[in-house]
Amino acid sequence: MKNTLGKLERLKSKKLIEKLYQSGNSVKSFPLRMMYIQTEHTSDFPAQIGVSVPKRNFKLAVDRNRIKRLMRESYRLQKGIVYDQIEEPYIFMISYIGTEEIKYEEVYSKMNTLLTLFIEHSKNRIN
RNA sequence: AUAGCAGAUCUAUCUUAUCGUCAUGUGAAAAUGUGAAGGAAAGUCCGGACAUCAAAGAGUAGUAUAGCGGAUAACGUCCGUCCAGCGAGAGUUGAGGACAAGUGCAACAGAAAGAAAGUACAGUUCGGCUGUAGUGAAACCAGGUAAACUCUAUACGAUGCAAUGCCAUGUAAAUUAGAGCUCGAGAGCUACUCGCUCAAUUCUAAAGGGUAGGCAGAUAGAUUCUAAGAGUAAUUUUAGAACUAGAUAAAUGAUAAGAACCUUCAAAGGGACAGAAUUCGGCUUAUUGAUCUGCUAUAUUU
RNA sequence: GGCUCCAUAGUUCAACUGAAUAGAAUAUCAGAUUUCGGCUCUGAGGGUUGCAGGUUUGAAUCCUGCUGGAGUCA
Repeated sequence: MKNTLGKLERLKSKKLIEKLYQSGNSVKSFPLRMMYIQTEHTSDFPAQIGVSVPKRNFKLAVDRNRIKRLMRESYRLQKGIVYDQIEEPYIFMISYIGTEEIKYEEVYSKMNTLLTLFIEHSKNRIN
């Protein structure tokens, strides 16, 4: 499997995002929070993902872009954790709920625990 | 040497490797080549390009600007120059037209700041008539104030890429109340008036239902660089060369190694402000570390 | 991306289109009343009028530029 994260694999549809925020579930690994829902989407990938950083906590566009890039990068390298486990299509939205910028290594490890948590949650729900 | 003034330029990086992002070329595919943030991309404060509004109709209102001359697509920008303020000087700041068109305003003080009266002294044609003093930012009958209304001159049609054109998807040509059907409801171009045009399965309101996707606009342009000329300058003419992001829940990133720079004896640490959103010319604001050019004053030495 | 508006005591608002100590309510503090507290009464303090310039004799008010906040447009 290749560690790519192209245009089709990202969550872009406004309708899907609305649906996600209305009826999705969430897992947390501070400062990250992932909303998820099992649904059909617009591509053939196992999941589509979006990232968001609130303007409330980071006023400057430079900081927001930086954090989004870090989150995308760490997801890209670790998405295999999720893809090996799920069988039906999902959509994710990962938000940054902290108020201070953190380093790449921390984002990487937090993303790891977040994705592991998600796998546990989704298995419990099925069972 | 010290202190200072003015202006210009770069923008804290570079190399290699691995894994990626967006656009685009080649290819049947696998792959692979090329390009990828700023001086302010910011604030949205001015001015244009471009697009739409059935003729960009007329008038009024409104807004902006304000010595003089020039530059420019245009400007509230820039250049030159006069005047005024500040500075010892290099320089710097200035919404810098009109109060002899009209209206208004003027706290306190003062006799008096528009309709009323008069202090002291001097002069005197003996009339508050003339001047001076005193008060005040401003005064013996006029003056001050227009970043007060206003007048003069000049400019401005309105709305903005969420403009606009096309394609696709979906529901309800349903319900209730009211108005109207050429003697016209309403709509279109706007703040107002007039004029003009369209207009009936129509218009307004209530509650309710649906869509919220794609393509074009959209990146080659008042473009950039170099040379030679015109001009005090802003700027401009000619010739040659170059192609330089185009995303849309929104690309330009992560890791590792090395080099240079700054602080420090060393270890170690550090690199500002900040992220394109149709686009261009300005202004304003934020900001690191430098480099260069011209000039002024003072002191000393030759 | 475009457009519009707001900012005055700790809080909520005044101050007419410029005139001098920027007011009121509430909150705070002190005193009176009460056995004590509350209510009530009396008094006091609290403001660089968001920031920086300009016009003016004089600015919360007029003008310009910033800062922060709010609203609106397919």
